[in-house]
Amino acid sequence: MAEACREAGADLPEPKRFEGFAVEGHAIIAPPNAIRSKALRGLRTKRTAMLTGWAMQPGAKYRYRVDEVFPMSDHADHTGLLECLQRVRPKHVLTVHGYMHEFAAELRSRRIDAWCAMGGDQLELSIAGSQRAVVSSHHGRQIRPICAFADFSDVCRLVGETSSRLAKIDFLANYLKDRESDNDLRLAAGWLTGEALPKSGGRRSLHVGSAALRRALLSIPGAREERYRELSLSQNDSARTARLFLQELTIKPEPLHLDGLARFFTELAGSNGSLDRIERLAMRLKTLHPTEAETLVKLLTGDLRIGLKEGLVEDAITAAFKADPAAVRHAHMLTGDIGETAVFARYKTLDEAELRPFVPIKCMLASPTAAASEIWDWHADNGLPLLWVEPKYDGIRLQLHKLGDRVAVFSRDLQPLDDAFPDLLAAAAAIPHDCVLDGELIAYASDRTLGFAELQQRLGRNLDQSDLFLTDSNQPLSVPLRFVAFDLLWHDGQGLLELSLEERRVRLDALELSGAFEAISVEKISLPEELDAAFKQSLADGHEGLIAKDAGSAYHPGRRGRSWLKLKGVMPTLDCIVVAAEQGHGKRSDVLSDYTFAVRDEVSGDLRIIGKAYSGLTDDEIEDLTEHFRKSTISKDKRRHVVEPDIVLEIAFDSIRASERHDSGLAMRFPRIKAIRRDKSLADIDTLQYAKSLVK
DNA sequence: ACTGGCTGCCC
DNA sequence: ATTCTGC
DNA sequence: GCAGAATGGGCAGCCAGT
Repeated sequence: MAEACREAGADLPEPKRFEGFAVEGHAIIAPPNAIRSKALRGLRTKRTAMLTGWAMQPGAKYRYRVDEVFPMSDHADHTGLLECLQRVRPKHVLTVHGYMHEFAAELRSRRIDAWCAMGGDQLELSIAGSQRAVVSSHHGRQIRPICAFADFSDVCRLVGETSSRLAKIDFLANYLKDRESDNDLRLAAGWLTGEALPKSGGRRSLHVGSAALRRALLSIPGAREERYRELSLSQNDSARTARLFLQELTIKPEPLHLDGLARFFTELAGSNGSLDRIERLAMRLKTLHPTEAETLVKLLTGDLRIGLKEGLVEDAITAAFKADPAAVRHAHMLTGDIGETAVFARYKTLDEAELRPFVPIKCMLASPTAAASEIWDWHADNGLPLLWVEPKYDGIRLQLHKLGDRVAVFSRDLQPLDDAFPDLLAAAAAIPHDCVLDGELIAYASDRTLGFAELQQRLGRNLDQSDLFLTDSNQPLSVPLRFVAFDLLWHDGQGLLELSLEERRVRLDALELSGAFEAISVEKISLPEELDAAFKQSLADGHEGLIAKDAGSAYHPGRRGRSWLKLKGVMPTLDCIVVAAEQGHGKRSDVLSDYTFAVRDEVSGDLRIIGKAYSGLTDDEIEDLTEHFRKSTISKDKRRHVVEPDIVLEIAFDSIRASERHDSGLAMRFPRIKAIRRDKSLADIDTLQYAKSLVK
């Protein structure tokens, strides 16, 4: 760039390459993402500046976290764009940002084949008599058909390429606003949240994972397994792998519209057997342009991974139809369906969304805290007078809906769990009021609480349950389950979300739950000592810890706010040695981000694997370790590098138990990396015997 | 009839 | 579940 | 403060392959 400036006549000194050390009086020019690179982070004394068109906006230097910003744009202005087009004379132009439709229309009036990349101007096709039938792909081997799914795919790409939430919302709002039919709007909005099937549609999953995808791709004529392995290994991302793999095959992409894709998903969900699914998948993949195939695979695996989830889609709907953000959130909460919400917003009928029986609402979640003092300080600092404390059970979060003699239960992620707990449903029919309860389901026998493991055996069960827990078939619920309600969200026709917890609790108590149902015990705290004591007592009672709630707060569905705080008991940490490292997935596919670690068996002297973890390290630390492990790799098998045992990690976990998973015979619950212990070596790690002593 | 890989979903 | 990251 | 991405252990069900 410096050379270009000098050629253009700017009086710049001779540039030198940056060799990793700074010379006083010099400026280092680097791309924006280099500012956090190891080389630049290492410079002790420096001032940083950002050159960007966004510098015109107030607050830009805080946004970029630099000492100063200077406005300098690499975008051309209107005249510059026209001049560029005159010189390049492109066959086709796609506009992607700013006044996309207007500029494209202006270009068409100048006889240039220009269209907004996000669609929305197809209406003019006949008017302009355009030849926008085809646009060639980068590789030229496949022709990319223009179709509604290609438009969708392009929006996903644009959204994925920016990390700016506002830009994402802008792209999405433009796209959603221009969907012509309500059905397309409904489908597109739903898929943007990463769900292939609509939430309200009953069947929720497609049973397609990496294996089914691999087999589908390999069944396409011309597919070479060796090439697939290569790509899969280097990408470690099934969607990218699919795109790159298909790019090299001779396939004939056909246009696909949104309803066609919806039909495909429905058929896939209804297919029987994995072979059938693989065949249907292969049929679809070989009639898609690789770009669209990548998007399809992302949808199939249930995650677009473009920095977009329900929250942002709500914001985009708000922007697209100039709606009230709170109204959109509220309607979405009640319908449980983002597509329906979008259609409501388009017709300005958001207020028509009603609380429907047996439509679950998202759970309110608690934020983690590190110590009782953090909870106390938060409440004191915010002047919150009512601190309530409840035990934190190790069970399954359950939302129970009862209306007349019909009962349904939903999991934390709103999955219907009726089939797993028929005895609970039967017993709930006797609750004398219509209600929606939020609570925890625990396994309970002879006055002692069983562990989560026992409870989990009933999850996913859909057949005979008689072998489980049921000791007396005449009274099926006499022993096994207990539902501990901690909130009442709806009562005899009235929604209670906006009431304070204190008011909701009064009504919960008025239900007078009995039998297998009980209201959770609450302790009202007014001194820090009481909080400490409650925490100790909760652990002594065998619970996970406690939940502290602001009794004045409303129920905020789906939010992990600070109205509810959780505090869990801590286990001692284990110092473990890393014996293997693996490539990550998605945006971590070029680093070794996943570590297998071991402890020492005192008896044999061998290292025994006890777990794996990634969570807990910063990106910078992962980068440093990646560098280290690439050098210390002893052998490599697929994604797994066996490495020299020379990095000690301090591992935290919630509990430890016997397991067949690793050769130590132990496994951890929620393992995470507390610290890299550079001060320790192989000789200092903890022993298998010590780890066993922590099993409870 | 059994097994192991795969998938989804609890924590 | 957990943790870190960018807005 | 929030939403998003990427990650762990463990269970049941399903089904293709043996």
